[in-house]
Amino acid sequence: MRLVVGSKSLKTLLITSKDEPTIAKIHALMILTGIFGHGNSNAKLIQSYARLGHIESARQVFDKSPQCGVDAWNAMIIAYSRRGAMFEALSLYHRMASEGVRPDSSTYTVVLKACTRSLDLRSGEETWRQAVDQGYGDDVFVGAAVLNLYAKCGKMDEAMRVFDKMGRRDLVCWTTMITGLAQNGQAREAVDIYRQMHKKRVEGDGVVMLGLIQACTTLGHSKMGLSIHGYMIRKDIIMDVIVQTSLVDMYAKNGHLELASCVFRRMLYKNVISWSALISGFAQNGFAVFDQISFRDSISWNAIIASYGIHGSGEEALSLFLQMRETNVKPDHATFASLLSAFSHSGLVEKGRYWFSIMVNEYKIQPSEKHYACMVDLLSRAGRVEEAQELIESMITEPGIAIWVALLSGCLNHGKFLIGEMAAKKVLELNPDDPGIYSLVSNFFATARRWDEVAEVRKIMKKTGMKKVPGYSVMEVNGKLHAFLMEDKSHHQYEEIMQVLGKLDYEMKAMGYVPKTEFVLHNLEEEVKERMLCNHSERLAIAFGLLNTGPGTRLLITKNLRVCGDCHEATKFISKIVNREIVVRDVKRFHHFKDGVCSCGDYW
DNA sequence: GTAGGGTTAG
Repeated sequence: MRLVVGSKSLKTLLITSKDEPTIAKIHALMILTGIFGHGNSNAKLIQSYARLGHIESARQVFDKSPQCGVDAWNAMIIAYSRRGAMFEALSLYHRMASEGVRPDSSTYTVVLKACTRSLDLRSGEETWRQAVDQGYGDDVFVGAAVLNLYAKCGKMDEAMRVFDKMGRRDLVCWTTMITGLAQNGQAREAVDIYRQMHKKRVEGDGVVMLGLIQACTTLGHSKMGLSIHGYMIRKDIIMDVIVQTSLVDMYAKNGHLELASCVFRRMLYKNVISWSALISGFAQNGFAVFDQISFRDSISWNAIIASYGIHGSGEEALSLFLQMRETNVKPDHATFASLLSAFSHSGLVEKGRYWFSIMVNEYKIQPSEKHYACMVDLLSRAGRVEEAQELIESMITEPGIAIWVALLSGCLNHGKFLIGEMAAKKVLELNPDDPGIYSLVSNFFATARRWDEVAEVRKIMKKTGMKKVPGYSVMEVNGKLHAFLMEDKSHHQYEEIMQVLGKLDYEMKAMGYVPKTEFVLHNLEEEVKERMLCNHSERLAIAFGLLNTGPGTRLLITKNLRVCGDCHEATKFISKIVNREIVVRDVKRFHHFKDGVCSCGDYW
């Protein structure tokens, strides 16, 4: 029997083959028929093996090929890069030059991507220079890859420099910039870039919207969030699981828990991998993809559980968790992190302990640093710092800074100075790079009236050049954001705001409010301390909100730090005096003040 | 026909 087989038919077979034995047979056929080694047949083989994760077989093909074209090199580099084997990927790239193979646009793109994954800025920049030398400086793929390299390494200035000089930009380039800015704390700039993109009539898709949604989430700009959602519906932009999850997150963090829940309930595939993954899965594997998607993704559930958690609804979070189990979605480590933190924000200590043990014993999930931090937070927030300390001692791994910080803040709130001092020392030993943490340590020592230590902490901060992050609050009125700094006199309504605050202060004191001045610098006059507290940014924002919204309107304030103990107390009084619901989103959670009480039940 | 942009928790 004569075997008639062409290289084209074999390659087609390769693309559709779904298992290793089939590929191996085609591989053998290629050798027998002499096709192997011609054209890019070896590249196709490498891709096929790599697609199924048989990277060693792929490498064998690569090594045994008489000669490799640039496609084969690229395929091999991609294979390593996807596997996370950055060293191999890079060393292959370096070998290309010595073997006389000229990298093409895909090579640079892929190598840049590998550098991005390993956050290897130096190799990335070197690769970018070489790409420019070889005339690929204007290639949009290479360009997008280098933008992302800078973005992921937190170098948005550099990214912007490259972006500004780009001759041609496609949607991915714009998206990379927008997402990069949004994730590097430059949400306003992200929105600006999007506006430019919109002006140039570049049509957006779900991924760019996701970046924008994240920007709205950090800005606390709920009106813009709503309009983006509306825009996506009008433009019929596909909202996959990832985008919908970010909407859930955005609505919850912008104070619209009902809308978050609404988006969540309407999600078609809460528990299925994203549409794009699904579609590319179909393209590669046909219907076999259905075997792989069986209820393995839980991000949207995690997001909604976390949403109820930050709003202090621990019971609802638990009931969602139970629904999630009924739906056969497997909870993962993030699910439990959300659940435990929900318990922590609601003061549900026993439930926290119970589900922590279920997580370990039933679900066999090794508690991570984060889980321990949640538990320590839960216990010490409730004043049970001794139990928290016991839990820390039971850890196999060395407790990290988050855990000591949680313990310390519990000690601060409950006046447990002995354990607190130990925690504070541990925190300082670990050299935190977050000025907020130094403020916490300093506050702790100030409350314990240990002024020498307070001075010591200040000295460390000064030495490391760390500055206290100034607190600010943002309030949205008529779709516009208004930001207030502490003692902010720049606002055009400053005088009126101070009048409102003065009046409130008088009424509050008549109702029994006593300012908690102990956190403020100790060497100041009592009266000065009081005034400083009264000028905290959240108070200015509240007064501004009262001045500019109709009676009974809910006020929503976003703060960049934790609410201070005194403002928390004061806001309770204010909510009663003015008969308004005041919602404060701080860096960790939400506080709903109404009728003189806070939804957090003072577990904050 | 190949490469570049995305996910919740803390």
